[in-house]
Amino acid sequence: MNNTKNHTHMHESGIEHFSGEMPQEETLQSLANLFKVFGDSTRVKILFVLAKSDMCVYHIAETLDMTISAISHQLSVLKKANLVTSQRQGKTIYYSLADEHVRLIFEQGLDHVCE
Amino acid sequence: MNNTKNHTHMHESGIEHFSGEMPQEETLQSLANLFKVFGDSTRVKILFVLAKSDMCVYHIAETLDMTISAISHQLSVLKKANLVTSQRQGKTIYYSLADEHVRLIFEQGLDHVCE
DNA sequence: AATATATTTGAACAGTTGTTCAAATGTTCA
DNA sequence: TGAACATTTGAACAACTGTTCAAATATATT
Repeated sequence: MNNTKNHTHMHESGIEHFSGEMPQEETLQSLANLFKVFGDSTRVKILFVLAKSDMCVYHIAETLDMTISAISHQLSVLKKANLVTSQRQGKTIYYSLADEHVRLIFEQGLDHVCE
Repeated sequence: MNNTKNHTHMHESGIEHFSGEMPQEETLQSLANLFKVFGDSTRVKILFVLAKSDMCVYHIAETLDMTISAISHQLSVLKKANLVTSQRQGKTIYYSLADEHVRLIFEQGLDHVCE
C-alpha cells in the first residue's frame, strides 16, 4: 500500500506551527465528515436561510426554488450531522440551526472565501 | 423544477438570527467548494501534518502511510483551493499551509466534533 | 549524456453523492 | 372514517470523487 521505500530524503524542518497535538485518526475522520456536510451548496443555502429564521420544508424549498423532496433529503443529512434540529407543530415541522458552531464555522469560511 | 404550488402554509417566524445578509449565490457556491476540500480525511490529515511542519510529498506519504501519487493528487486539490503553497528546493518540493484561515477553520470544526 | 531521485500527470475503476419520481407515513379537520 | 395537507422514504440514475497504476516530467549528480 506504500511505495515510499528506498528514499534518500534527509529533511527535518523543525518548524512548529499548530497549537495542539495531532488528533486521533477517528477524530480526523469525524472532522472530515463534518466538513463534507458543509461541502454542498444546497445544504449551505439551507443553513443560511435557517440562520435567518426557523422554517418548514415547504418554505425552504420555495425559497431555494427546489423540490420538497430534495430539501427533505438534505435536511435529514443535516439532522444526522447534528447541525439542525426539528420541532413538529401540528402538521408542520419547523427546522432550526442546532447551535452557534454553525455560524462560527460559516464566518471562518466566508472570511477565507471573501478575502 | 418546483413542486411547491398550492400550499396553505401561513407561517412567518420573524426570528432573526444571522449577523449579515444572505450572500450571493456565487459566494455560497465558493463557500461550499471550500468546505468540500476539507471534507476528505486524507486532505484533513495532510493539512494537519503541514500545520506541524513543512513537508515534501514523500514524507507526507510516509507519515500517512499512503502512496506518493495519492498524496500528490490531493496536494494539487489543496493547492488549487489556495490552502497550501509549494516551494521547490533542489529536487524536492516543500509544501506549507497557505495562511492562518486553515487553522481557524480547523479549530471551529474540532470544537464541534469534540463537544 | 546517462542515471538516479522527486514529483506530477492522465486514464481507469469502484465507490459515493444529489436529485428525481412515485409511493408511504403522519397529522388535522370535517 | 375519509379527505386534504405536510413531510419522509427508497429505488434509480447520472455525475462526481479518491485511489491505483503506468508513464511522463523535472532536477541534480556523475
